[in-house]
Order: sequence, then C-alpha cells, then structure tokens
Amino acid sequence: MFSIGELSKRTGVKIPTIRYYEQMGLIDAPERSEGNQRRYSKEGLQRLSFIRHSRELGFTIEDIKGLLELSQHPDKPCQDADKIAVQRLSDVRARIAKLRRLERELKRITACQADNVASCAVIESLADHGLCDAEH
Amino acid sequence: MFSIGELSKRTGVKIPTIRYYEQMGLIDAPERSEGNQRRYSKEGLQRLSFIRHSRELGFTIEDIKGLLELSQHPDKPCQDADKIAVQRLSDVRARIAKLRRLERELKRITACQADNVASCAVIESLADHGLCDAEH
DNA sequence: TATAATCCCTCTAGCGGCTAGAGGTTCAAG
DNA sequence: CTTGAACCTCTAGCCGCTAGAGGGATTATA
Repeated sequence: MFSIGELSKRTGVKIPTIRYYEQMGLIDAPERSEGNQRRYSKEGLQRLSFIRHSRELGFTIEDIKGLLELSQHPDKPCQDADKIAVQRLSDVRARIAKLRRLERELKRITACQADNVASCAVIESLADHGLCDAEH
Repeated sequence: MFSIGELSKRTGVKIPTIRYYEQMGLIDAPERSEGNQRRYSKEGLQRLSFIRHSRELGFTIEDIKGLLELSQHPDKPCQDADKIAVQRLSDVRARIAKLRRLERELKRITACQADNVASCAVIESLADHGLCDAEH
C-alpha cells in the first residue's frame, strides 16, 4: 500500500496530476486510510505507469481511456489499439515535419549581423512574410 | 480602412483571435466607425501580419510583445531580438529531438501482428516501460 | 506522550491561446 | 426601407495540468 506521495515518487507523476487523473476517470478511486488518505495497491501503480508512459508518447486522455479499456479485455482484437497508435504516429510525423521547417527558418533568421533593429534580420523577417524561404 | 472581417481574411487570423490580441495588448485598439465597429489601417494590417508570422514560428504572446516593442525602436541594438529567436531555435530543436524518439518508439509499437489484446505490442509496450528502446 | 515536521485532504482558480455561443446592433446591397 | 450578413460585448469552455488556501492526518523525534 502506497500513499499518494510514494506513488508519485515511483511513477514520476505529480500528486495533483494523480488526483486529476482520478477525477477524469483514468484511474479508479483507491482505498482510503482511516484518516481518509489515499492508499494505492500494486495494480494502481501499474495502471499509473501505463498512463504516464502513454502521456509521454503524446496520447490524449481520451486515447488512454480507450487503451486502458482495451488492456482490461485481453480477448478482444487489438486493431483498435493499433489504430490509435498509428494515428499518433502520423501526428508525430506531421509535427516533426512542421518543426523542421520552423527550424530552417529560425536558423536563417538568427544569423543576424546588424547592430541595431533597423537592419535586424529577426525583426525584418517577422515583419515580411514574403521573405520566408518556405511555406509554413 | 478595413473591417475586422477583412483584416481577418487578409491575414488569416480569425476574428475572435484578433479581438483577443487586442485584449492582450498585442495590437492597439483601432478606430471605430460611428456604429462602434472596428476600423483598421494599413499599419494595423502590418502589425497583425507580424504577429501571425511570429505565432507560426512558435513565439509566445510575451515574446511577441518584446519583439513588437523592439520593432518600434529601430535605433536600439538588436541583441534582444536575436536572443529571443535563438532561444526559440533551441526550443524547436529540443522538441524535434524528443519527437524523433517518440516516432521511433511508436513505429516499433505499431508493427503489431497479434490478433488479440493479450499479445498486442501496443498495449504491452505501454504497460511496461522497460520494453522501450530509448529513454523519453 | 507531546510536539513538530511533513504529509495529505478538498476546493477553487489560473495558465496559454484561443474558440464558441448568446443576445443584441450596424452596415451595405437591392 | 428592408433584409441578411457582418459586427458588437460578455461569458464560458477547451486541454492537461498547476498553484494556493485553509484545514486534518501521520510519523519521527525528544
């Protein structure tokens, strides 16, 4: 049995966030001590680790609800889980592509050699979209 | 003189967002028509374009306030602007690196061949952090 | 056993950057 | 002059937390 603080340390999820997940229905309300403090079991720990890992991979709370639901039913086909993950993968790839374009432009912009704002490439580039190398 | 709708069309910034920027102090409150509707000048258009472009590059509202402030004072040194942009560049690079790690892991995960959840790689990988290829 | 330090509780509000909707007013075309 | 689109203000909601107030519980030490 862990207190919320211990659970937090073991999973790396902050205390208010754990309570938030409980509120959102991601984790079940755990047992309580006599003094009304939360007491978690090993299963609670595992479930929270699952959630944390999923969040790190960028799944939304709603995604995770679906994934958790699935993981509770090992006999079901896993296409749903796969679909969620594939969707995430394409999100991630799109974001990478977008950030790469930004990187290119920022790199160009920050090669500013001027002394004052009047001829500063940073300001100039922001002011005039037409100066950009690429669509973004 | 543009109405807010025209300004929106020309800049691609949605109407409520323009009003939001005004509220946040990013753009000055414009003149009004007799019937109290906003009327923008060319400068308003330029300023909003600047803002939009900056937002696309991921600068925060606060960053943009600083950049706009600078752009109003062409005689100032431009190191401040450069500093903001360099900071953004390193943010962007960090995010790209993180997303690349996620991509790798998601790619591995989504190569799921199983029929049911019990042996589904997606669920499995999320459940056990130890299975990950990389730190994230 | 007393007490202090640390933990935990609930509740409410705030963050950034918008977005949506209600309920009403103004503008421009025909 | 009428109609319909565009505009106005105001409030509340989105996500995923995070912070703080004002209190009670638990635990380590004296």
